[in-house]
Amino acid sequence: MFSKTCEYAIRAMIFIAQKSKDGSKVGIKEIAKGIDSPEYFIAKILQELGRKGVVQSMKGPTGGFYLDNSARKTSLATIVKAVDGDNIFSGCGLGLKQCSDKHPCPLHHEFTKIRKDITSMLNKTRVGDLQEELDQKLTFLRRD
Amino acid sequence: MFSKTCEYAIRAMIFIAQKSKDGSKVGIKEIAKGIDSPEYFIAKILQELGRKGVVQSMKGPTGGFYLDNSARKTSLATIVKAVDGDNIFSGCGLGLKQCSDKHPCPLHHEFTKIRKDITSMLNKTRVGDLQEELDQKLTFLRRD
DNA sequence: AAAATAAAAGACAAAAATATCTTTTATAGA
DNA sequence: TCTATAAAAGATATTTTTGTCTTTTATTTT
Repeated sequence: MFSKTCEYAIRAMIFIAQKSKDGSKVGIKEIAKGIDSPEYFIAKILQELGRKGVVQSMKGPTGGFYLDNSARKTSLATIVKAVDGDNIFSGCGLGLKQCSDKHPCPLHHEFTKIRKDITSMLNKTRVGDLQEELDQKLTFLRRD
Repeated sequence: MFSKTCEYAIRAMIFIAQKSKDGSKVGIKEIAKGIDSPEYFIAKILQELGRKGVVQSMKGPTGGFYLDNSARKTSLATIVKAVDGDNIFSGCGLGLKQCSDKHPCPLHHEFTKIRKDITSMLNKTRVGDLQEELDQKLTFLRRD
């Protein structure tokens, strides 16, 4: 469904939301451990998300990653688009370049419904909400 | 959603269903052209599907690929499983190894519904049905 | 039986995704 | 102002996916 990069990105965003909710910042090592991802790899991903303004960061001592109030309202759709592009939102399920309502691939109609559900789910799910459920231990980002 | 390999596989299966409905067989070159895929690549994929009994083939002159009556009833789920495995049916949306109803990832509940829809769609959609729509020019496998 | 045909099998190549390491830049605190 | 810290940037490495080519095997036709 999502690329590995995108999976890490979403997990990291939720983790950062949790760790920075009191105004503090969280370092890349703690993030990598917290979401069980390769350290250097998630660093690259967050760098890119930082450039796009999806996550905030500060260099230097006491620096790290955090989410401001606006970033907490980021939808999953925004993250997915930033990382994987919008193939999942609009690409053809069978990989055809030419596929549309007017010129549908054999799976077009079946996919339209599913894609609509996915899009709506990603649009309405926000990082802050997922973080709250995580806080309440209703959901988990790792084994322990 | 699917790997490129899987997209080609589904497209090829529908194409073969169409071209072999009168009992004839279709060669790999015609398939590759018909679904706009790399010839040697789709050959490999069909080889594998052949081994698994999803598609039928014959070597030698007048040989080629075809679908018997039972193969026409193959669901997309069968093809997807044969090619991509069952990650799409059961894997965690965020890539966690440990993710279940009891120990859900932050997206688990949202994904459960979507995955259910995808699974049911893939299970009930059969190659033969898609081929009929293609025959009626209600859907297309290529531009022209 | 020999020749021609077409898929199967095996080896190889290129591209993309994933992962790692090193150097540079910004910031805080001594 | 100097040092330590942590992210940014850039370069490199590995793995997986995708794509290609060559040789072998099975089958039909002559």
